[in-house]
Amino acid sequence: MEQIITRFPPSPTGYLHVGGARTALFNWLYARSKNGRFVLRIEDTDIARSTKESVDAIFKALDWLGIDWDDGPFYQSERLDIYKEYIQKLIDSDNAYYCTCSPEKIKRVRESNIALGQTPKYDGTCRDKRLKKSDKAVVRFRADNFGTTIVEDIIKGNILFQNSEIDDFIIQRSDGMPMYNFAVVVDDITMGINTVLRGDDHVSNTPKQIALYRALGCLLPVYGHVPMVFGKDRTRLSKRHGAMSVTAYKDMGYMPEALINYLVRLGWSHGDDEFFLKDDLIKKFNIKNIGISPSIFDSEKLLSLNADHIKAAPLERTAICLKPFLEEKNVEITDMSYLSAIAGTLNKRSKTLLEMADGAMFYLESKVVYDKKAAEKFLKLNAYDCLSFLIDQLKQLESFTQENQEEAFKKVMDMTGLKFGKIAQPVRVALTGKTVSPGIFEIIEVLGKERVIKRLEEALLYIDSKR
RNA sequence: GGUCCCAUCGUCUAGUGGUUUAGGACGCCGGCCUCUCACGCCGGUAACACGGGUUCGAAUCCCGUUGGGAUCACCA
Repeated sequence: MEQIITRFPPSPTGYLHVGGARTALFNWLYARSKNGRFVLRIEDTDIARSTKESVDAIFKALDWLGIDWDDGPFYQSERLDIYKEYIQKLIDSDNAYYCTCSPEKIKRVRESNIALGQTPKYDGTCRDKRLKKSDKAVVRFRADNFGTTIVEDIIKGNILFQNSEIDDFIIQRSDGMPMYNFAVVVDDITMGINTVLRGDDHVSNTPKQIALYRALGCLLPVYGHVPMVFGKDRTRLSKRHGAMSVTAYKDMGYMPEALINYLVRLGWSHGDDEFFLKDDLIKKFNIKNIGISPSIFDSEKLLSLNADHIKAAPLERTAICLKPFLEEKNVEITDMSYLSAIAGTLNKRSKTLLEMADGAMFYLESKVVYDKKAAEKFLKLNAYDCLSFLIDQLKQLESFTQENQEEAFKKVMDMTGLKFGKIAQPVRVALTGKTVSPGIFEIIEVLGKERVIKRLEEALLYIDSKR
């Protein structure tokens, strides 16, 4: 069996959005699972709309997702000579011809076709004129009018098209740039692509591309069209559906693992399994389990998956992902093992890294800032004795293990006659400034003796100041 | 409008003719756990679009209807 070669060919006219990312992921996964190759190609023949920023954004998104490529990136704009050569082949073999019809005329014909309820088609004015190359001439493919073309799709099954539906489409613009359907075919041929996994919106292009392969005498790739991803209103994904670019999710505090997991499950399944890491996916991914019906992007589920991945990730990993979010808040991180420990207390209660960063602030601040209501409610005179007893007890402790702390608190409970809950809240506020936080014992252990004693003493000072 | 595609809980999906009172997950609603908030655990809610066939038997196969979507550029 020949090596599987897949590709991802984004056009750099905007950011990489989640739908495109899923297509890239499927191709990448398939190549990886089959020990094949994955090619990245930038389709920038539309000079007016392609930008360098978009190219960079796509690289950045792919890099964040951990989708790497074996060949490329190839830029279509740098392959113009190759397209020219293939155009010439097609013209020489009489499979293509020059056409000088004006865009206005073409448009009129198209409109009248639609008005008559027909498929809009080029009327063939120049088809047999044997025109020579000229400045304003485009090159059209001479398409068969009769017969049928079957697209053998490994996901959707066979799809039959009447060739009469296909017109003499343009393969080269008057400015010499190749058109999409043609460039794709030439690239896929010359890059050895044998497996084309792409969005459902490309099925109608496929018969045209097949015709090109035939005219060029080349072997067809295997096609697989993956169902679309829609927004909540069942229309094409766009900005009005909320965040759609991959990097937006990065910025909102999502783990790439979570997006990958979510995206792969949109249209692909493995029994009842829900949680996947990349290595599992490479082992388990297959085309036969890609569904055929479109799906809707559900950010709620992505969120919950993100929470799952935050819980499951090794603490060192979480710390690395978390760091930039803290830096964004002007907190400099020097001690990664401290950050890992912090993450360990927060990973069960954070749905995003952004949330986790918020929750982590109290660990990193040199001075606790009290939430007004929290301080008013819990840092009152009646908490004074209890906090100072606790300081005494904690000072005697060698290490802050769970058991040690429990004993210390028990003594404070005995001395004050208070229940644990009554002690915990003031301590929590003293240590974190808030009424909501990870468990008291966890916090104390992670903060360490020095910080804990200092913060408790500061709380005493605060209470004093309110006398 | 032509062509093509799709149709299981609100959403993602399992299911490939009988093992199904249709399973899991998210969400939602209860409860338990508990030092706060979470996590976790337990329970509940909710679907085979409709109509015809085929078959002893259909969510599963066929046809039609309805609904949704994609596509028809000198965009990709």
